[in-house]
Amino acid sequence: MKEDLKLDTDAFLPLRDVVFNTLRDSILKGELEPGERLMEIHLANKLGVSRTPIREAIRMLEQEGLAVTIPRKGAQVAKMTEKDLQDVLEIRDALDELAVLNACKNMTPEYISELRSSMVAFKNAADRGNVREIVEADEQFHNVIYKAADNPKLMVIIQNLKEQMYRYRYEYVKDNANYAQILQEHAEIIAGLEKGDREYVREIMHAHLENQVEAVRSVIRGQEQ
Amino acid sequence: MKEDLKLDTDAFLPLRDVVFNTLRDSILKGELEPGERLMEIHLANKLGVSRTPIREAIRMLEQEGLAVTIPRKGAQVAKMTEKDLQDVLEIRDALDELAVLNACKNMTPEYISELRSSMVAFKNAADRGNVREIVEADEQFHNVIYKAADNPKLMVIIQNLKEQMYRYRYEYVKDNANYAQILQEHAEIIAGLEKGDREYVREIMHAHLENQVEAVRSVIRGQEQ
DNA sequence: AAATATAAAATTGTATGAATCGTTTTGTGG
DNA sequence: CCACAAAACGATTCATACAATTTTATATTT
Repeated sequence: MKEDLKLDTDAFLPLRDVVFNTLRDSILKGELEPGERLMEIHLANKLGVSRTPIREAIRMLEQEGLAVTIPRKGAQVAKMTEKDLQDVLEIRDALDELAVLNACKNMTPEYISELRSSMVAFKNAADRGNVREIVEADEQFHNVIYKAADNPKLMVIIQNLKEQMYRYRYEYVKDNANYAQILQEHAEIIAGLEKGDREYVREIMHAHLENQVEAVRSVIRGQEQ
Repeated sequence: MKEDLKLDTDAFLPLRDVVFNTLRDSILKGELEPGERLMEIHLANKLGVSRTPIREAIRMLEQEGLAVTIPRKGAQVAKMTEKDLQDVLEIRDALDELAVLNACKNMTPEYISELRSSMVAFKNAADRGNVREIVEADEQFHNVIYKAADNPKLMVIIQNLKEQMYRYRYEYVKDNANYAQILQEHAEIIAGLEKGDREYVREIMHAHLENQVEAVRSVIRGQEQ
């Protein structure tokens, strides 16, 4: 553990949720590295709480796939092999297809304008080279589609899958993202949604994800032990 | 809570896992009904353990979508609306398509023979009218496909989705399942997998699920509040 | 020197106590 | 009889104490 963790005490939530969010963010940002042990007393001291909310947060992380616990040995941040990542991406591909097809059915002018403004935000962030903003704008774009798909459970699952590859994705965007191409594909997706052309959006979405696959894969290949 | 819960004490696992399994089974069997409160002290007394493992099990159920907790009000068994069920089935459809397509790529004579023996088990159970065995044989058939798909994370997600509709599915099989048709479709899926005809298995699998959708939907429609 | 056995420390697992919050009930005033 | 406030209760939330187990370190033996 490199950085010292801190709690958002302002959040008016049960401590277990605050701890859960804190630990999850730390894992996603890479502050807690894959394989690193999650020791209860240690975390409890760091965060200034007792072991109880820590334990509950760990159970939640475990169920989210971000931590793995071996009985009587404790929890550690989940490691991902290249195969794991490939499996996750395969599922995301299938679910993003479902999402965009449903979004196609439910498309409205409001959603279209939301998508457009996400694209503008993306372009601005890309021009300024602000990685964090770029990632956020990309998230925002896809979240509009998920929202339009009108399937909350689907949203949750996709969100969870994204989490599992977030750390690698961040690295990928930082290093070698091709912003122009991403923008182009977003534009094509919007066009397809406007026309209601299901086959077209399906194909573009596949291609859009496929581009990420190879890049993300190269990142993880570097840090496999 | 109608029946009294009991623990499988023989399992050599942390109590939280034993409690988790026990509660999950009770929910899936319908012994714990949707909307029923999960009170810590109460469950702790019933199961003869302290509140700590109960709390951790509830956190796990929560993450699995089987329980919903409101801060400071406690947890209750998750209710499902018809829309929820439809959303789940939609996702399952997409993921079962992915699974069967992958299975198609990885098909071996061993898998084929496993599928065939699952079919035999199904037929025997159907002839005897044993609902529990029928459900198990059907599970087994599909599990072979998931195994052949060679994507553990996909398996976990599908398993979780199945859990969320298990109670309704059980009712459906008990009441008005068309065993002959299910068998027919299983046979067609096997044939398609043998030939490696991706388009064919994809369509059959969709139809296979679609048949369940309407039936399960009619079940839930009855018990919506 | 290597391996095994034993003891000590560290960590997880479980139980219980204390505090907090929400709800319901009870009591008082209008 | 109704409205409203206060107190009592119930349950969750969090902290702490104890037990069990694993790991680590040390010492002894081969």
